[in-house]
Amino acid sequence: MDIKEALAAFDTLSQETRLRVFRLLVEYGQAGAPAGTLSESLHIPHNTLSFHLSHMSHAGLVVSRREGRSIIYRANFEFFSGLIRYMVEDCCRAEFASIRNDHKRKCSIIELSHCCQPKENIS
Amino acid sequence: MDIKEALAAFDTLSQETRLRVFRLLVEYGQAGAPAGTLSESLHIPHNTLSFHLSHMSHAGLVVSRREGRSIIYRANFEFFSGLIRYMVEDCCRAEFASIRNDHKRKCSIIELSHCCQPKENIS
DNA sequence: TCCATATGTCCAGAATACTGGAAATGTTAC
DNA sequence: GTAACATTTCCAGTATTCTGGACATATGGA
Repeated sequence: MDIKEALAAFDTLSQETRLRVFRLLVEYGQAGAPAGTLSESLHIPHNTLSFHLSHMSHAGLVVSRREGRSIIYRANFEFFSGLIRYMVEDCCRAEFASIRNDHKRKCSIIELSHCCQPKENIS
Repeated sequence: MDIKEALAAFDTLSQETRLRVFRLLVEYGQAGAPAGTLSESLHIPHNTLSFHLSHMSHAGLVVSRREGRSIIYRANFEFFSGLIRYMVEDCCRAEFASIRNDHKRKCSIIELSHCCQPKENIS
């Protein structure tokens, strides 16, 4: 992920309709959902939605495939986690966020400090 | 962090000048840097910079304090890590990103899967 | 007080983004 | 082939954002 990709990704996520679409797609997971379903669920005219899906797709946050008459969109989690990695590696400081790779478990571990007030909710 | 705050944060980060300012401020760490230094370093006219700093400040990504004639800006790491938490908790799926709090070390641990591989292999 | 410095605010022109009606494309069923 | 369906593309009107010149405000020093 370079700065251009990150800018495009943030641009995609900075628009309410697109963020809502993305969060809805997250719920559909790897299976994804057809454009029409998203359009109905979020009450967005199909052409307006198409414009935003195109934007999201171009930025890399969603991917699509045709399935019969429908076009199925799904969130690109790999890209999204790449964005999170970029934020930690290129936009933060080691005191506040660090990242390391756990090769055995094939994942990245990010440690975010509770810089000022500890968060109370999750155990 | 709610969706409105996240949208404003993404909006701030989606503009090249602002992202460059933010990344520069990250280098200055907790000490921060005066507006003039940022203006010179990045070759941005002071009024244009002021517009963007105001935008960033309003979104919560930077904070400022006056020091003599200068106004010192610094990156708000707490807010930024809050944004990362929001992305993991509200915009991702447990298979790809999970978060837990380590109370003893006062930090959040995020685990990002390397999802290029099939997703089933996470235990 | 008066001046230099540092930064912010006002403003208007230019560029860019968003929206949705209408038409076009692609797909399946009959 | 024709019709119904799913989605995209085209387009133009509207809204929003970005930019930097000109001016305003705030601070510290002589």
